[in-house]
Formats: sequence, structure tokens, C-alpha cells
Amino acid sequence: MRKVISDVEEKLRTKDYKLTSRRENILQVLIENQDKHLSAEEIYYLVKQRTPDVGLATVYRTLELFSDFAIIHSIDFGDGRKRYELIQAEGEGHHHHHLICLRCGKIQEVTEDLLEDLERRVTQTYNFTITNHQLKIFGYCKACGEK
Amino acid sequence: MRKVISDVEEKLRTKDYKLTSRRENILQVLIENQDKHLSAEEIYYLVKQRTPDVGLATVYRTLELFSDFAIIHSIDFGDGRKRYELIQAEGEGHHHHHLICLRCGKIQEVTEDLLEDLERRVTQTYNFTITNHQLKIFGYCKACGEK
DNA sequence: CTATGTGCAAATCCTTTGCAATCCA
DNA sequence: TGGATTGCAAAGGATTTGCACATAG
Repeated sequence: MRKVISDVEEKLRTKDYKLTSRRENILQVLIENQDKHLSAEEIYYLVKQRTPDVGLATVYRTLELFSDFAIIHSIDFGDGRKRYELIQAEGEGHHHHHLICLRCGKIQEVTEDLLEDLERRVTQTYNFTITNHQLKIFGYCKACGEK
Repeated sequence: MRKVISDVEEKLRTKDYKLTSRRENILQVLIENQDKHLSAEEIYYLVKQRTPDVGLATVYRTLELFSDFAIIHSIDFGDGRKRYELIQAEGEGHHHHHLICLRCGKIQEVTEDLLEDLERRVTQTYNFTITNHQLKIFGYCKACGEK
């Protein structure tokens, strides 16, 4: 956790941005809820619990800043708001996918990647330089599928 | 084209909805711009060219109706608005993926699917019943990558 | 001290909704 | 005729922005 925070601090400093205490609070919430896919407002409320005078605008501004620095990225699961995810350090489950249940809305992560073949093919066939990808799989989770 | 339209008409009729002339206009625009990933507002302007008294709300309502009937589906390319795509008839390029250029914003389609293996694995490992999937690949297109 | 960061409220953008008028079976 | 459909304007929800104040280096 401290490692992640100091890494972020360093990243920001390369372009003269500071890791202020506000930003650190937000980062902590992101770290503590890695698996939760929080929305801006959810992050706001969690930060507010420890620092009640934070503003929603700051949360949005910080999330944008973190996105610019590839510290987080946003995903849209189709519920009309962006959700945010920490980007893992290289080699630590870098890529993963999401299973989205159309009935109960639960989101499960698939940790294997399994797209290397496809990526290789795309790179060759389309001369496209891949930096990232995002796979959403829609359907019914175990619990809902059994009904 | 006529085939697609009458198919849609039939689909709607199964639940007592009509393919009104408004809805048909919107469907025509969707058919004529299959490859364009139009937003609601872009569709609205295109429909307005032939039928100037159409309302934006009708476009939204029709797009929702078409989504409910699995005639179209919406995708979010991260620009803050939904974009719509006709769903191809079974067996005709059903699944495809999108290459999104981070520099120029161009969106290219990859027509091969290549995810069967992964799907099989997900189905088995997670007991998840897949109905659909969506893969977005981010990076730089040929033109931008060469710069 | 100066530029950067922040809270608040207002503004903006996309989308949805209420309602009265219109249309079609 | 009666329920579905529509246009318009207003409402809604998420996000962004303007501005004056606070803060860090």
C-alpha cells in the first residue's frame, strides 16, 4: 500500500503535480476497494467518511488526473456512470475481464487473459499498436442461471 | 434492406408494437449507416433531414425499444454518449470487435471473433451462461502509429 | 509569494419524463 | 373511439467549470 502510494507520488511529480492529502485520501479509498468498481460518487462518500470537507468536484478532478497518469482507468458497465479501477503494476494480473450478470448485475472478474493470440493477429493484420483492451462478457451468473 | 425492415416489423408485432413511419425512418438511418456507430443525436439529425418534424425524444424512445427487442445494441467508446449498432442476423458476422485509436479516435472493426476458446473456458470455470460479449482494443491505428 | 489545488454553486451535456395533441387499428 | 405514439419543454442525473479562497513548496 505504501509502495503504491509512493509510486503514484513519483509518477505525478514527473509532471510537477503533487500528491496532496486530498489526493492521497482518494487513492487510499481506491486501494482499499480494488475489487469493487466504485463510481465517482461512491468514492466521494467513502472519502467523506474520513475527511468530511471534501468536495465532489475534487474527486472528479482527481480521478481525471489519475486517469491521465494511467494510475486508474474507467469502465462503463452500462448503468450510466463511470466506474474506476486501479491499474495493476506490470505482471500482476495486468489484464482481466468482467462477467456481467444481466439479471442481478453482479460483476465477476476473470483473471486469466487468454487474448494473446487475438492480439497478435490484430497487431499483424491491422497494423494496430495495442496498448490496452477491455472485454465485457454479458450473460447469467451461476446463481441466476440456475433459476 | 426491405427484408431487415419486415423482420423488425414482425419482431415488434409479437409484442403488439407497431413499426410506425417514424420508427421506420430511424431504422433506415441505422441500416444505411451500419458501420458508423452513430450516437442518438447523430441519428436524430439524419432522420431530421428527411422528416424535419421528428423529435429527439422519439429517437431515444425508439432506440430503447429497438434495444429491448435486440435489434440494436449500444456501446460506449468513452466519449460520454452511447453509440448504436445494428445486431446482425445469426451467422452473419454476429460478433466483432472494435479497435479504438487513442490519437485520432477512429474506430475500426475486427470481423473475426476468435473468442470461442475463452468463452468455453468461462462457461466451464465460472458456470456463467454467456449471451454476448464486447471487446474493445485501445491503441494506435496504422496512420497514427507511424508518426 | 506564486502557482497549484480545492469547495461550492452554477453550468453543461446527455438522456428521460410529463403532458397534451395526434395517429392508427 | 381508445390506446399507442409523438413533439415539445421541463426535469433528471452525471460530470465539468468558474471563481474566490486555501495551501504547498
